[in-house]
Amino acid sequence: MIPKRSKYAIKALTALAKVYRDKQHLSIATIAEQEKIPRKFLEAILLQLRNEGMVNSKMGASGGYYLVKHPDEIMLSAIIRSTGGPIALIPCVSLNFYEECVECPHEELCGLHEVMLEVREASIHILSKTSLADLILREKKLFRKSENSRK
Amino acid sequence: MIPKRSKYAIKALTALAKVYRDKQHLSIATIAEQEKIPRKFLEAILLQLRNEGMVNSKMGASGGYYLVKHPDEIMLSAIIRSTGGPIALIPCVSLNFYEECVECPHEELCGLHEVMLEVREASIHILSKTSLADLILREKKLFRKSENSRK
DNA sequence: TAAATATACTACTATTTTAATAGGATATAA
DNA sequence: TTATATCCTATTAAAATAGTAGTATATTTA
Repeated sequence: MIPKRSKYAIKALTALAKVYRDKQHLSIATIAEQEKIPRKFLEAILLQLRNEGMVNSKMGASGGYYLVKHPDEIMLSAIIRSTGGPIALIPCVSLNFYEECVECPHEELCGLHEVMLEVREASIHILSKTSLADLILREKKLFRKSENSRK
Repeated sequence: MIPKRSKYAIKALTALAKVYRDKQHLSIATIAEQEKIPRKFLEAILLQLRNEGMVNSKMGASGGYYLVKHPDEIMLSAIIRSTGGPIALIPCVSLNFYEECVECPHEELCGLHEVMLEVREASIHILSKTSLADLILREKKLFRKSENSRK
């Protein structure tokens, strides 16, 4: 599983993506309330994302956070990675949290290693082709679908 | 990530699968040494797998553990699940560790939920078609491949 | 039948990670 | 100058994970 901070980050950035076209920014408090994320925790998460250049901020009254890149260019895989979420199921096939297996003499001969690599590739394939913009689009489609089925 | 106990379980069961055709059993000590798993920890893991009916054991001198089913029928997904490893990346799309999102009013309208479902399906697809027998076969192939490339 | 060898079982501890909070410093707008 | 935000460091709380200890029980074998 990925940590909550990764999920919170995705939710918060999606909120920012929704106001991107209007060049608007949102305050931590606003996002926290909207997305039901603990305020102080969100603060720490956004601060980190800012230090990594994924968002920018404006201090002072009527300040807030805004996306640096277009929602089309921000991929889920990137968000998960920069908030410390491992995508792989075991450390020896993780790109960002790689750790050698103590027990494997040669990991290139390990069958489990090979299978877990395939799993990682399949996951990353989906997560790195899905952007914040895609997420918003999906939500619109899901909403329309539920509207239709209520008729 | 899945816990170490899941990985240890896969390694241990693979060791048992390798002697399955000879109807042999292996002692905890033997497996622990072979696979470099802490002895007492492995004991706890195998005991749990036994209580879930995945393996059986024989007490006393020259006792040990053995597989109940054919290595062809034991899938990685089943091992991971019965040792407490979540395959999904977030709780709201997990089959065995499901938890409702506090922040989502309607999870069927959540774009992230939908994407994470796809990731889970892709992972489970691979893990539930791969058996212990497949793992052993893969290892043989990897070994032959490395032999050839050394020529 | 005694010694050796294994599993069965319960309880405990230590470590690490994650989630979340506290509180003051700094910047900006109205 | 007051109100509103972000910035930043430090700390705490809770939970999960990994691993250990020790004793009871069963079975083989000499």
